[in-house]
Amino acid sequence: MFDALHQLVAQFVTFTDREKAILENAFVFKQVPRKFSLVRQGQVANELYFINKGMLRLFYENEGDEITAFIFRENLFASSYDSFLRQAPSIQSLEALEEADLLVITQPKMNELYEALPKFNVLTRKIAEQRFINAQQILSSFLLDSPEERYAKFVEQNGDLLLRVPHHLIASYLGMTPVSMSRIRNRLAQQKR
Amino acid sequence: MFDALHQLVAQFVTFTDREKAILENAFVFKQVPRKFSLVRQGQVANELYFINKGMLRLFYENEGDEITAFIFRENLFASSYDSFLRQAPSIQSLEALEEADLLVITQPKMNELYEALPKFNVLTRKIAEQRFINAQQILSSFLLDSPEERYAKFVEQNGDLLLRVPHHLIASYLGMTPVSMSRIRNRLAQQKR
DNA sequence: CTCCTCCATTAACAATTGTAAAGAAATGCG
DNA sequence: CGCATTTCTTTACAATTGTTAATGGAGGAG
Repeated sequence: MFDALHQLVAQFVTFTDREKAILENAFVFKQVPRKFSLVRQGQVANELYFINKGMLRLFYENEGDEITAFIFRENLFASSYDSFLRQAPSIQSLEALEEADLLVITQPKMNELYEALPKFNVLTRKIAEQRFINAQQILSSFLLDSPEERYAKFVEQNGDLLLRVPHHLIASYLGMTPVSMSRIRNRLAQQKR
Repeated sequence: MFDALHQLVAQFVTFTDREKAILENAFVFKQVPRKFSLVRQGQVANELYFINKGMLRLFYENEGDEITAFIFRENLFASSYDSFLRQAPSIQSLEALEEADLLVITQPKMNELYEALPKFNVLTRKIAEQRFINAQQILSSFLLDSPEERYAKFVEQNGDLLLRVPHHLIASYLGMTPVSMSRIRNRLAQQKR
């Protein structure tokens, strides 16, 4: 149950067996069904999730329609991260795209870990840095690439999601409408012929 | 010379006078003229800068033209952050927009600080988290706002930059051409009348 | 102070995207 | 299993943006 978590952690810090046990004890297992809401816009996120199975979708609710901020897959930490970090009301919602197996840790438990395991600071720093690098890569794609290039890159890196996730969720993630994305798909398919 | 730095640091961690001295010793003062290049695309960034005076511009070089990634102002840590973190060749360049007074710290000195001051991990974690929150706010503006709204928000938050920085640098930062930004400015000015 | 480069705006046209609507296909749920 | 909802594509039109080019003005270098 904790294998994937330990594997991810090991990329950044080395824990002894006793430290690993402390880490495991801070988490609670939780299985949630499709469409289950983990964080609602306006609430403060006080849980962080490690995804063992399934996918979560982070999204903005804007005048009735929903705009995807990020899609979290297996072996990632997910949350409305800025709300969790600042303990301020979330501007995003978090929901299960599929039935998901999660390891849940609360904010108080995190603070206990900072006390018990000094190295935990290093771990969360590395995770924050990775999230930053990731956010910046997406941002650079908005500055440097055309919508067509942005879609093409997405397919390269996350092509499998096209089969697992409704297209209009991906379209809003790429900053375009489903109609426009469909046109782009059409254009690219014709180029291949 | 270190007042502003200590003030920023104090927001996140409390250092004793001796710890402050260790921190100060890790930095070197450097004054650079306008247009001075601190990091060039392709190089590995091994310095981090705290800006005492002046402004720095982080930008992509894309097929001849330059696209602004960020504009750093006084009292901020600046760098090609992802290159500095990963110690990989930078995909961005960093340059002085105005004559600037900088406090410079190198990657090796940072590692010394991690050893000498355990709390330094907390500090850099907080900084990484802030940068992430910041990057995400900008990203959300690309997903949620029209170019016009994005410009309006920029004026609200950084209006003074319109007087200090050439407009075409701001336009590329907002993901539009100078021509389009000029049209938006025209439209908004007429609405006010 | 003067020259020259850089900069902001405007205009006209092409290309792309958004919007609204409709139909076909696929999927979820009782 | 079958109905209802969701999803994807296509079409036509309006709106916005990008591109190219020209103008007038501002600001820096010598």
